[in-house]
Amino acid sequence: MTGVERTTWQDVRAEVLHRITSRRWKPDDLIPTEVELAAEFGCARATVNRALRTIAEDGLLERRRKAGTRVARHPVRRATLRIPILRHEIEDLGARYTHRLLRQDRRAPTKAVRARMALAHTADALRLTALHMADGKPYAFEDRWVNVAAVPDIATADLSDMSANEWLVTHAPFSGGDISLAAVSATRTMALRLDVTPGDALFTIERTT
Amino acid sequence: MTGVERTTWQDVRAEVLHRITSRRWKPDDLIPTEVELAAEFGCARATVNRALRTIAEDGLLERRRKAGTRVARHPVRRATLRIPILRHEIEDLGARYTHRLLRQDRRAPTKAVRARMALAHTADALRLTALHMADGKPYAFEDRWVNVAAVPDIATADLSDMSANEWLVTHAPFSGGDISLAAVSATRTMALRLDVTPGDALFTIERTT
DNA sequence: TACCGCTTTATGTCTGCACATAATCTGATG
DNA sequence: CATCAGATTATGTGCAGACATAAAGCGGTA
Repeated sequence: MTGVERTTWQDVRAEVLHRITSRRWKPDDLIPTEVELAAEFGCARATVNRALRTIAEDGLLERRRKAGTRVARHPVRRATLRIPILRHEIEDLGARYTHRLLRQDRRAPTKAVRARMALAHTADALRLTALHMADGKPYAFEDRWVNVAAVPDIATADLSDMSANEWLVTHAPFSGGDISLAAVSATRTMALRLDVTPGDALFTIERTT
Repeated sequence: MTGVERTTWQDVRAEVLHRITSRRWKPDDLIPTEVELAAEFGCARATVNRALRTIAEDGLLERRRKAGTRVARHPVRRATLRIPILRHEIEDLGARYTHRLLRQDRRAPTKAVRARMALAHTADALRLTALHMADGKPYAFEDRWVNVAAVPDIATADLSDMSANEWLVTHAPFSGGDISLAAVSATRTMALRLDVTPGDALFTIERTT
């Protein structure tokens, strides 16, 4: 029983992180090979591999076959942003969520939208605009173009009850995307919709999925 | 020669993703066990394990020992945000990067800052403000508090040449952090510093590291 | 019924091995 | 000197087996 306390990949990970942050291994340094580290830590190479792999995924190490593993020169800080469903975000605030569908029609998208969605210029898309409210007060305004070809079912879905976002999240295929954040001044129409003063700063999220 | 085309964990991952997005496995459904899937795909359990683990890391599956693996009910969309060093961001735009240190002194931080940094109220901190410019035009304004106790070396570093951010990224230990994004209206002083009109929308990033 | 402890089971991880793959390095050749 | 083919090597991944661990579920007891 007991136990010889084996070395876990988390142990290795911790030790390696320590050596990086303590600058025992400096940026751009080549670190020992997996085999060497495995010998040093007294564990299997697979264990070292997993440790190094997770660290590399975090961006602190750069690995290349044959070349070896080196400490990243410019540790790109990565942050994981969780994009909640608006309903949950609002309910988490303790507010009551409602949403109102302002518009739902099919039309040819603008050129900018077509470019982002990589659509043929003949294709049309479903355009939705909606207002999400917390306790009856406008919280967010949504302006969405949906590529009907990619998600045929949405044409027949009833979006007055469930928001388009939620519908898509639960019904649609999933793929990578692209996101950009920005701050803009409220235009007059936006101000009206969101019930704020024109010129107030708004936080916008632009996504392509 | 040939080869018997083995099943890779990426194959398994792709197939599982397909079953999720095609709704063959619906949200909240319990999916087969690793052993069963391994048998079905004709590969080792470890292979299935890795596939499912990566999918779970992406938030599409939820796994619990003994309980099994199920399709996430609310697939939280996660986005990885890369926070570049400002200098690189600016140079990537093809502009020339310069920065100007506006202020550098040690003083007791405000209460709000102390709270975020979990500092004793006796501790003092290094306060830096700087302006980052692209082609001579103000691009970003930085207001930074550094916990000197955590990074003693910074007190003697020359920050007029290298920005504090860059110095920290290359010299300091690394740890988890916290980030929040927001849009605000430019105040008069900020507008002056960044050379914009007061009231213009600004994008702010607040971080604790 | 309520509670507690044991069994069962699905996932988590380590090991040791093998082979695949990418990329560097070497040396031969023109 | 330039170039290219082949040897070398570090990482990437697959496999089978074993044990660890969390937690659900079962059964017995009060």
